Amino acid sequence: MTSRVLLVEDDDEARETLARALRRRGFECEAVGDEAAARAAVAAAPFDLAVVDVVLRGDETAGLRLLPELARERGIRTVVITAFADVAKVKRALNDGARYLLEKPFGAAELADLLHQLQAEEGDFAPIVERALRKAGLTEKETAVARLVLKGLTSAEVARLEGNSEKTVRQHVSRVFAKCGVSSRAELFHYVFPS
Amino acid sequence: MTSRVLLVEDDDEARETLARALRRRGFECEAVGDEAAARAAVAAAPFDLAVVDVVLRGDETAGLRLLPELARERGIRTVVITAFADVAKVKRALNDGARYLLEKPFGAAELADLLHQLQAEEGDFAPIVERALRKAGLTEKETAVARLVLKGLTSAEVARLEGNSEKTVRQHVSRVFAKCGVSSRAELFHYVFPS
DNA sequence: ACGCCGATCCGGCGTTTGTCGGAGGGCGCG
DNA sequence: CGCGCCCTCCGACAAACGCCGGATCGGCGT
Repeated sequence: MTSRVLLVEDDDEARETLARALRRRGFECEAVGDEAAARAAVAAAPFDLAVVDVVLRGDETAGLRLLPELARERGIRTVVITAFADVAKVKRALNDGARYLLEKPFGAAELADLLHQLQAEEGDFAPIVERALRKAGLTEKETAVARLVLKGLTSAEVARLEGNSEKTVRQHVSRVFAKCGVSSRAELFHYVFPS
Repeated sequence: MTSRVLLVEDDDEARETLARALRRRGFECEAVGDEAAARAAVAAAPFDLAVVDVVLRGDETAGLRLLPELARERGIRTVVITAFADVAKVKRALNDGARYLLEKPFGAAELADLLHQLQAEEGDFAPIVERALRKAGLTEKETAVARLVLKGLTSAEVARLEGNSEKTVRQHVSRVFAKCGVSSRAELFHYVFPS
C-alpha cells in the first residue's frame, strides 16, 4: 500500500527534513545525496516514485542525468526540483521523462500532495485497453464482451450483464482470441499489457 | 497497428504539410486548427498520440489548455510544439502531462521519429507488475509463480519452468489469489491493471 | 524439543474454459 | 435474388482451473 519514494537531494538538511516529512505522511522514503548513491539505490530495491534535485554537488545537470534511468528504464514517476529553472533544464527534464517540476522554495506538504497525486495516477488502464481492442479489429459486440472479460468477469457473468446465453459469450470470447492471436484469457491480458 | 495521431496546429500550410508527412509514414493522422475542433475530435474518436501547438489563433496558451484533457483524462501521449519556449510555458506543459517539447523549426521526419518512439514506449508493463506483486506481500516463490502466470502461462507451463509439480504451482497460485483478494487469473490481472 | 511456517507433493472433485460442429435470423450490397 | 457478415443459440468434449484434505520435509524461534 505505502509507495516507496527515492529522494535525491545534496543538501543534507533539506534532504533529511523532506525525508522525515514524507515518512510522516505515509511514504516509505529512501534519501540519498549524490548520483552514484541514487543508482545504487534503484538497483538494489524497487521504487514507485522519485524526487530529484537537478543540481547535485555543484554538478548542474547531475539530477537530469538520472532521468533516463529512473523514468524510462524503470518506469519510476519522477518529480524534478530546482531553485533556478531555465528553459534548457526544464525542456530536458520534460524530454527525458520527468512528470513534474517543482521550483524551490516549496513546502514539504506541497511535495507530499504532489506525490500522492502521482501515486493515484497511472491507476487507470482503460485507455490502454481501448487502444488494444481497437487495433484488434473487433466487432461492436466482441469489443463489449472483451471489455468485460478484461475486467475479470467470467463468461457467465458477462452473459448476465449483456443479456445473452453463456455459450454465445463463449463464442464471442473465442473469436476475440482468434483476432488477437491468443488462446486463453491470460494470454489476452498479456496481449493488452505486454511485459 | 497504425497509431491514430491528433495534430492541432493553426497554420493551415504547416498543418497540412505535417499531416501528409505523418500519413506517409504510416500514422493515421487527423488534423485540426483550433481548440474546439480538437475537443470535438477526441470526443468523437480515440487517439493514441497528439501533437499540439502551444499558440493557436493568437491565443498564447490555447494548446496548453488542451493538455489536461488529452494527456490526463484520455491518456494520450502528447508532444507540444512551439516557436518561442519560455520557462513558464515549458513548465506548464510538463506539469500538465506533456511527454515531449519540440521547438520550431523542426523537420517532419524529426516529429515522425519522435512519435514512433512514443508509440513504442509504454509497451512495457513489467514495473507495474513488480509494484503490484510487492504490495501484495508475497513470498519469493509465490512472486516467481505470479510473474509467470501474469505472462500468460498455464500452471503446467509454470511447473515445467520452475521445476515443480503442476499441483504445487496450483497451490502457490491459489495462495497468491488469497493474498491479493481475488479468486481467478482474470481477477488477478484486473487487480494488477485496474480499470 | 516442540511448535509453527513455508515449500513441496499427491489425489480427487466440481466448475470453468476453449473449441468443435451445427443451425437459425437479420442486414446490406452487388 | 444470393452472398457475406454479424449476432444468436445449442450440445458435447477435452483441457485447464480452483479448491479441498492430507502428507512430508527443513528451518526458525522461545
